Parts: sequence; structure tokens; C-alpha cells
Amino acid sequence: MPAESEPRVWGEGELVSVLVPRPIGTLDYLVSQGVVTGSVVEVPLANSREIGVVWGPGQGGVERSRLRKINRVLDVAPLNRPMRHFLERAGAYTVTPLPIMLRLATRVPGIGDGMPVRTLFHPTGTEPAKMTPARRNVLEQFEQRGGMPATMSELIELSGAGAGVVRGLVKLGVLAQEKRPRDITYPRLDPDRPGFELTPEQRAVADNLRQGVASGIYHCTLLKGVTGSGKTEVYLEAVAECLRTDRQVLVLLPEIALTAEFIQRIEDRFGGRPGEWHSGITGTERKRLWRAAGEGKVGLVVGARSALFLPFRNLGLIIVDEENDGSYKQEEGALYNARDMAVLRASLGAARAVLVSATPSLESWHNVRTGKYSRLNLPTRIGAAELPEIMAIDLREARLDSGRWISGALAHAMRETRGNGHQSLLFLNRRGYAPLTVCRECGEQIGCSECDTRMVEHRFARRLMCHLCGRTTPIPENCPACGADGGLRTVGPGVERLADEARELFPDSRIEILSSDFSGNVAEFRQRLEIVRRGGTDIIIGTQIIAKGHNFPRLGLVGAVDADLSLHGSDLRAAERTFQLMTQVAGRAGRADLGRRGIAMLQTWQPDHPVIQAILAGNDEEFWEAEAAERQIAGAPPFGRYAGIILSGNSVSMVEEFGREMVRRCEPLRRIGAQIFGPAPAPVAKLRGRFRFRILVKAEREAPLQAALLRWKSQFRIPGSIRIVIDIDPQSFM
DNA sequence: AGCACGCCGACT
DNA sequence: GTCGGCGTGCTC
Repeated sequence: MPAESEPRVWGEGELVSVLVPRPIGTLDYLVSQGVVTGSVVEVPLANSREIGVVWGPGQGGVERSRLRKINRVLDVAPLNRPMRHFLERAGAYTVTPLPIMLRLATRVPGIGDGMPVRTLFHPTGTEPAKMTPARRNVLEQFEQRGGMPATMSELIELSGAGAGVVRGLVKLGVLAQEKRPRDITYPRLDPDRPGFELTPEQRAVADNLRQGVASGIYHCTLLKGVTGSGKTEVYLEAVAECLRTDRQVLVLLPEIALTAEFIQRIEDRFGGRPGEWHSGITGTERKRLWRAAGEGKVGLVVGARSALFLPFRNLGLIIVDEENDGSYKQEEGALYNARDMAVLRASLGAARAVLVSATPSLESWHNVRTGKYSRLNLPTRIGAAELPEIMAIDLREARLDSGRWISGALAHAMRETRGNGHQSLLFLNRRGYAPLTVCRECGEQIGCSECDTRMVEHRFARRLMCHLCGRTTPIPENCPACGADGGLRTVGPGVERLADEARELFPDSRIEILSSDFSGNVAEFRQRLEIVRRGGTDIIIGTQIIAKGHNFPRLGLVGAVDADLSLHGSDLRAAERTFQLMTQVAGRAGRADLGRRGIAMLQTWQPDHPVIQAILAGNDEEFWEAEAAERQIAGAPPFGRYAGIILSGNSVSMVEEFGREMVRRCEPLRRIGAQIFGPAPAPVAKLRGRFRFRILVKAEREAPLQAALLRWKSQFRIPGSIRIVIDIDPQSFM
């Protein structure tokens, strides 16, 4: 890391090294106008241009005659030192080349366009030679607004004339136009508006977090609170403190669908909307927020994991809500875990990190235990709501007919809940109608042509869909393998099919399906949620998406239709995930004052399984202890570390052979005591038409894994037809 | 990553 | 004869 205390300034004719988002990394350029380290610049590169960042002094080694000049310095704030440092460190940790890290931070379309402008029109006072009705209409608008300038869209709207009329008037010199910066600022959030009424327990935790923020030094806190304990209200006090000291706050949420509800809470608390950043945010708004973050002109940003790469000027606090959520791990492109990177970013910028969850990840739990993080607890539910009564339904005794998934006991409880005027929620973590279509004649299971997966029937859309690549096909009449007519059968339940069953059982009930299939349209999803929340639905049928912090005040019963779903399989985190999911889903029930305790029912084939038992007992500490002990024996995270190396290409034999060659020459890895497994077909052996193999590297926690991986990889000349991706801390290892 | 250069197959 | 496939190499 280059030592640097003050931002270094360079003047005309001096040599700087510029990081560009291309694999070459840094290149030397001549300074044409003053720049500092971190300045965002446009440079000529081959026969095109590229946006880059001044990274340090020129490295030399290239003849001066071959050096080119920086085209221009962009009118945006330079990337500050903590930001540059963060990109370097995050890249080093995830074994991601720096140019790709830079891309994460600067890939904002139109970033170089300068301040957004808008064109305003106002009359010059001259009369048009020829007055037409349309022209008169336009000019009258100005009289009505006392000569105030107007935008084109305002004029069209108010006068009913076309844009051509306005442009014509400009041409005649009757109207003048001028460009003004469209400086829509983010509202100042007021931390001193009266907050929520906090209980003494909440107040104590909030005070602790607040003092931490005020201290101005890095620390990470795990905020563990049962569902309904008011975690959000509590950490918003830390947000308020940070805003008070004029530093910026980033709140990360795992799911876009959660942002609308969250932003409303922010508005209620601070009297203004925060900046919002996720894949659903469009061009102009992205540009505006990126710029404002760098200038320190937005106090609070709420966003998905990619918001972590906004160039904050003065970040004081990062909140990671639902920190255990698997979607914080980016699985494509740059592979990073936003939760871990958030902690890294906080530590480099003297900021606080707060990881929030009802059911923390084992990693965070372990970090508390070893003293790396501290922990604050909110064990009590607020209001009259109590933890639900949790019971298991033994599916072996339920004797369900084939094609049925709602047991008699669950149906009975649903009927009672309805009778009490409350809502039931059925949880099933499977989108679509049926996860599998098989041919009864030949046994063919319809799969995706490009991926190693089964096609999932979506009856609503009348198509089969691959949940990995998104490819869809019409539902075939005949078996695509043997051609048999009418032999295709759907197997297993998805939420759509479960809804059919519920409709049959409760024909008079209003039923709503909530799954990520609808989150493509955020507005629609939000509307559906609102209807559900207001009690416009009797039975909610949902996937994982409903386990993530939505508030359903009228919910009386939660039924986990298949509590075993993620227990099978050899995934190391399966037990942890099931525990978290079930606990959170169970926690949905009885959040508000329903006058009676909520009920959670887990349908399971293995009621004696330790995970099911731990959920029934509501004893999470016991669960973590047991899980940690098993991981320690296995040398698995967080006690050891894994890295996955995914090789992909169009030729199976070529990819596999290259993988074998890599394993054969693994001296650099052996030297740090790592174990190497594979190459084996990757968990998804074929994706978008490319065949994938995986090599698994297992190392001790303190071993210099990243450096060894780089040394190892640099031994090989990788053919252009093969792609290699290194995945540090993969989510699944098998 | 782009983009040009360059060397071999099937076409107006 | 040319158009165009994508392998190789370069970008301060």
C-alpha cells in the first residue's frame, strides 16, 4: 500500500499512474490540468477513451514520447483514500484484479457527462412577427407565472402546444433558452425529530450504539434481536447520531423488495427520503446518487450489496440488516460477500459496522466469541406479542395423499385462524408450480438445455423455466425424449401448486402468492404487500422472500410446508440455513397484538432432527454451540477457509483436462498446507451452455491463501476458451 | 475488456 | 478473387 498522508497534487507536465477498468491495470499519463490522487479522469486508450482514476505517481519505464495526456478531469469528487484503500483490500481478499474492483466503483453510465442540466425558457420581450393561437398559448403561460422561466415539459403540458412551437419561438428570438444545473438535492434528514418510543431495554442498546458512533473509531457490533424486538427502531438511533455528526450512513438490505417499506420508515423517522441504490434504480438517479455520495451531499443511502461501492466521502456507519442472508454473497462477476466487505470498509474508514439479525450467521456468532465483534441483544418482543407456540407435525403420521402437502392438522389450524379473523401464512421455498416434470413412459426429467438443472413449471405463465439462467420454454404436450403423448406428470409442490390446494380446501378464502417472481416489478410487489398487510388476504403463500423482515400485523399462523427442504443434501450450511429460515418464519406469527399467541407449525419427516428440535425448543445458543463444534471438527468455516476454483468452457474434456493439470501442479498451495480436491463437476455442472468444473482448496484459517492462489494460478497459461474464477469463502462447497 | 491485425474456409 | 471466422497481442 503506498504510504500517503495528504492527497498529492500534480500539475501540468507531471507523470501519474492511472488505474483504468481494463485488465492492464495502471498506465502512466501526462497531466494536462491539475489532478490529485483519486481524481476521476478520462484518458485516451488505444483508439478510444476510458474513465480511470489517478492512483499514484507515474511508474516510468515508458519513453516520454509514447506517453499520452489525460483528456480531462471529470467534474466529480475524487475517490478518497479510504475508498481507494477499500478497493485494493477488497480486491486482494477476494483475489479480484483491481481493474474489476474499479469497475464496481465507477461503472455508472454517464458518469462523465457532468452535472445534469435542464433547459429553461423565458420570453425576451419581442413579439413574434406572426402570432398564431399556439404561440399565444405558450406566451400566455409566462404571463400567468409572472415571467418565471419554464421547462419544455411544463410549457407543453400547460399550453397544449407542441415542442415544435416552443422551438420555433426560440428560433424567432421571442423566447430565450438557458441551461441550468439541475441540482436536485437530497433532503436533509433531521436526526432530532422525535424518534420512536423505546423501552428501557431498547434504550440501553440504542445508547450503546450511539456512543460507539460518536467515538469515531472502527468497531463492529452484532445486534441480535428476536423478530419483533424493534431492531430497526434501535439502530435508527445510531443512524441519527451519525447524521448529527455530519457523517454518512449506509444501510444494506438483502432484498430490493424490502427497500420500499424501509424507506417509508426512514421518512417517518427523519422526515425525508434517503438515497436509494439497487438494480432497479435507473440511469439519472444512479448518476445523481453516485455524485452526491462523493460530495457528501446525501446523508443516508439505503441499498443492496452494490451500494457498498459508492464513493462515500465521509462514511461513519454501515448497517447490514439481516446479516445472515445468503444473498449478500455475490455469485457472479466479482465474488464478494457484502457483509464481510462492509466490515472491511468500515474498518478502513474509521466507521462503525453494525450487523443485524434475529438469527446471526455462524461466522458472526464466532467473531463475537473470539472478541472480534461485540454483541448487543434485544431478547424481548415489544407490544403484547409473544413468541409463537411452535410445534412439529410428523409427516409420517399425517398420511397425505400424493399431490397433497397440507396436513389435516395444519388445515385445521388454518381454519381456526380464519375463524379468529387472522391470517395464515404457508411457507414453501419453491417458486413456480412444480419443481419437476417427468415422463411416465421413459422416465425423462425435463431439464434446461443450457444448464444442469430441471425446468420448473410455472403454470401461471404457462411455461417451463430454468431458475438458473431464466430460459423458458412452452409446456410440452409430448415427452421431448420419447415422444409419448400425455405421459408427462408434474412432481412435487411449488407455491403456485400449493395455492391450488389451498383454494380447494378454503374456497372462500382470499389467497395471495408472494415470491420473487413478482419482485421484477417492485411497484406491484409493494402494492401486493400493502394489501396483505391491511388484511385484504386470508392466506399468504410465500417463498423465502417473506422470511425477510416484512411486517404482517394480522398474522396468526405460520405453516412451514416442508421444513426439511434444506436439511437434505450435503451442503455444510444446510442446517444453519434451515434453522435461520424456520426461526424467522416462525417469528412472523404473532408480531402484533392479536390478543392471542401466534402458532408456528413445521411439517417434517424428521421431527427428531437436531435442527427441528432446536427450533422447537427455541434455543439458539445450543444450536450454535453444536453447529460450531461440528464445523471445528471438519475444519470448516469459520475455523478453516475454503476457496472454490471454477473452470468453465465449451468443451467438457478440455476444461476437465486443464483442471487436472492445475491440480497436478499445486506446489504453491501445498506449501501453505492446503488440501486440494477435484476437479469435479461444479455444483451447477453446466450453466448457460458452458461446462463447469470445480477445484476445492481447503486451508487453515491463518494460512496466506490468497497469495498462494495467485502464485499457483500464475504458473499456467490459460487458453482463451477456458475461464477461471476464484471464489473465496464459497457459499456451498459440495 | 475492446479493438486491430492476421491467417484460413465458403461465397457474391 | 473477397467476406468473415475468432486466435493473438497491445493499450501509457
